[in-house]
Amino acid sequence: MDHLSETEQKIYQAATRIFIRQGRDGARMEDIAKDAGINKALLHYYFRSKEKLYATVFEQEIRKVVMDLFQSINLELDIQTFLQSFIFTYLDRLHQNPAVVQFMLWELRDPKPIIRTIFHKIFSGEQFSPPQKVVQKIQQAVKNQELRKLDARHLLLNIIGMCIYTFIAAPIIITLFPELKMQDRSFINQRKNEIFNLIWNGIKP
Amino acid sequence: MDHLSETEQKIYQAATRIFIRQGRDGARMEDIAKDAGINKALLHYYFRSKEKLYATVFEQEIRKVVMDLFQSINLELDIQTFLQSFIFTYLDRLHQNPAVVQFMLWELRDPKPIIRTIFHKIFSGEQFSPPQKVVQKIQQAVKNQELRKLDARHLLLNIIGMCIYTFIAAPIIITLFPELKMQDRSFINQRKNEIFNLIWNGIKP
DNA sequence: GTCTATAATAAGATAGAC
DNA sequence: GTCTATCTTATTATAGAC
Repeated sequence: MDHLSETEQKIYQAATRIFIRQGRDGARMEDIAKDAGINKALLHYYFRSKEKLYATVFEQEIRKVVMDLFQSINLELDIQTFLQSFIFTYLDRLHQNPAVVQFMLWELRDPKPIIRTIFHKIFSGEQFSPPQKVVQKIQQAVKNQELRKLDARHLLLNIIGMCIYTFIAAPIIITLFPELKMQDRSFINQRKNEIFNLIWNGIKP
Repeated sequence: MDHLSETEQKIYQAATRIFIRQGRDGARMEDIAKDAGINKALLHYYFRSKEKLYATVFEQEIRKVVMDLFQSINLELDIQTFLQSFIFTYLDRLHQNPAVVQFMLWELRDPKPIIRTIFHKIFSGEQFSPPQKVVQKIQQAVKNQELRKLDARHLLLNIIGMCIYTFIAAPIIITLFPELKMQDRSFINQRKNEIFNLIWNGIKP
């Protein structure tokens, strides 16, 4: 988004904050304008309508999360180190911006699968998408008998599930186990180790 | 909700459907009325305001999901059978109504932690809540050396995370792995086995 | 480009007849 | 209890001055 003017950027950033906090329907153009330090008229001047503004933000945020996550993986590592680093990186990234995840998952309900188009855009140009490469790497490790027999796709789902759930269920976790101090850095570190240990014990041959 | 009149029930059910599909802000009283086969005025006659209607639905749905899940667990089983049955039941329940989960998780963002009050209401009357009992059972199994050393609370989070993620990330899964036919009963069965195997291998001593 | 003022619409809520 | 018609308010969107 470097090609945008300063005002456009301010609007864009404000819109991102508000949409993520309030959701597509809960967000108000007024609030976005105020947050950006301008007025409603200017919003429409730059982004025609709420819908257009939303679409821009949505696509961009998904792109950021996905790129950010899958670009920081290193397929050259041995499988154990690879999985550990994948889990640790994932948790760190999510920890930096937990609200985005909830937002993304909620908006995924939309019957129109915009997400599919966006994913295609993001991953086009390469024969295999980053997630597919991860799956292939796991499959290879199974073939080499570095891991027990398992379905690599389900393993990937399981890992992502455990990492993401850490953040989306925060209010429940706090209620059920108040002694787990979620905002703490140490909670994330506990989580990293518990997840990795479970995974590794669960899949080593 | 048996004490409600027929019309109240129709309204309540319609509201549940619409709120779950559209979210708190996205839902329209008009739509709820139409879905219930009545008009807006009658909505307000029975439930004063949108906010009141929403609160009723929200509390009730959370209660249903939570009760339904934790009432079907049997703490007498040996730990392996117990965990298997917990995972299988959880996946089955979620499979029957995946939209509720997304709805619940999204609404949890709300800064006012209504959820805490509701959980307290649901679990009051017993010294330990069902989730706490599950944690205690796992801890006991660790003490008996039926399981390796681990943090029981994190294990519970991990299990729930893997189960729930199956449904909230459906659109992503479909996009990334179209060959996994999610609507299929067989996908759920695969998922049951992959999750249980991962867990059991990951925690046995 | 940016603002103020205002139009246009959409949505929640109520009055009053039946 | 239930409806139609209407009011009120909130929110998106635009016109027009600077």
